[in-house]
Amino acid sequence: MLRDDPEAVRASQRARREDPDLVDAVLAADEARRSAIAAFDRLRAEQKTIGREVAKATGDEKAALLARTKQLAADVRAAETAQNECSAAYDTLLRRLSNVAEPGVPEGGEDDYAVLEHVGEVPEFDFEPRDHLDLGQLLGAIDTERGAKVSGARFYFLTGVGAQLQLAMLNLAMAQALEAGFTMMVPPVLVRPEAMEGTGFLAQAAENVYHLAEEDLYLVGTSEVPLAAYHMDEVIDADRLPLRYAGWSTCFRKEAGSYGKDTRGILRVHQFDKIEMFSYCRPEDAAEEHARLLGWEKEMLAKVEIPYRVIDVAAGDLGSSAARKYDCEAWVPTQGRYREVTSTSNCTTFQARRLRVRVREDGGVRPLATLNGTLATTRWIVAILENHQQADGSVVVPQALRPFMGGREVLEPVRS
RNA sequence: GGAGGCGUCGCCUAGUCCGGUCUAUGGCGCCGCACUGCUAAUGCGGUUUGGGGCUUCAACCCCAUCGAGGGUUCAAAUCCCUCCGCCUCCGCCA
Repeated sequence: MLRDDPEAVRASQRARREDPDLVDAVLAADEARRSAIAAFDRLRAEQKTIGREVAKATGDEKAALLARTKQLAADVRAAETAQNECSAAYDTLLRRLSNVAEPGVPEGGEDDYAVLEHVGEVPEFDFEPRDHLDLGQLLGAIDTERGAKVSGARFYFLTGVGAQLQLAMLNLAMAQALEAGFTMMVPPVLVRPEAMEGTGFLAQAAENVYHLAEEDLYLVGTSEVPLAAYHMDEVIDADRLPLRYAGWSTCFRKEAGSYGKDTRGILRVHQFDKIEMFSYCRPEDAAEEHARLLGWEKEMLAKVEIPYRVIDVAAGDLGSSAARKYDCEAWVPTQGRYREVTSTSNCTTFQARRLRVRVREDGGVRPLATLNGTLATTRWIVAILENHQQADGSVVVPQALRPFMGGREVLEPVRS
């Protein structure tokens, strides 16, 4: 891609508001790397040839060959060092390049998204709606004060029906995923640097990643990380694709740089739970798979009866690994605006190249595409509580969730 | 946490003690071809991955790759060091 069409990569860099000159630096490093490799290969071939003669020779002949090969060995060593240095330099530069944005992605930054559609009716209240935290406290569902006491700001307890509601929602999501043919996964949430790096989270997103220095392990901010690294270093037969996994995990985010933003309630927290869909497929099928992931997200949002809109995220807000990203944003009545509740990214071959996940087809081996999408998270509780509230502070449980809550239809306020 | 054993190109496996025709053995599986009413059997050939070269493509050639990374050496699957993983036993503990 880079060597075939550097101009496309430059254009993508510009659309992302990243440095287009990085492309030329990478190409130059690639050139240097290749000539260093060629030099090493030549010397090594010569050394091997002489080595075989040495093995057969005896006496004076052997001594002569050994004398001759001493210098060669030093040359080989120098060439190897040069080759390693050039390859490392190339690799470092290459890894600074973000994924190439898909054609059609809106240019610009965070506010330059395109709204694709609105779904559902925004509720009209004939009373003053309470925000999710007020509701959560009335219902005995959310306790942020004790969360702060025990763990600090942006931590919380889900209590009683709150915990029940979350489990119901996650189970509903898992049931849907299972029906759609996903394999259920409960992955590790502590991962090695390679998994974090390979999925692209040590680039711009690095400041939001918790790191355990003593063990050199990272806490994942999404099960996308372990699910992507699951097939690291593997070659997968094409007839096994697409591989679809639904991961259930707790997610950890430092939320650095968001001080003072969304401090109330559980909208933006350090720890939450999430069902994440993850697909491995052929690169040419990725755009279609992306549409399917979005479809499953919409299906799930319909089940919890939340009004939302879908946006096509602009290039500058994609993150390093996505070529395209669609977010579903739920209506939050007390904020009078839409807030992200799902996000689905087509990472094309970006993660697969770094993690060495490949597909074998027609005798050839090539990188495959990886995609991810949110199916439900703790944050959904915000939208569910606020959109389904009633004047007395009770909350109607969406039909689809009731079977997962012992048939319960309404969450009633409790005395504290 | 302690002690010991192990890691070979899909799977199994030879080779490691004692460095050099290892340019990695053999079997299974798989692919192709031949033979054959069909299938089976048999025979022949192929079958890791990454990089580079040459090419319209294919073919072909070269380099690396024996868990990973270093070191010793003219030369490392083989010797030394570090790390990773798996297994067995002991200890400790939700």
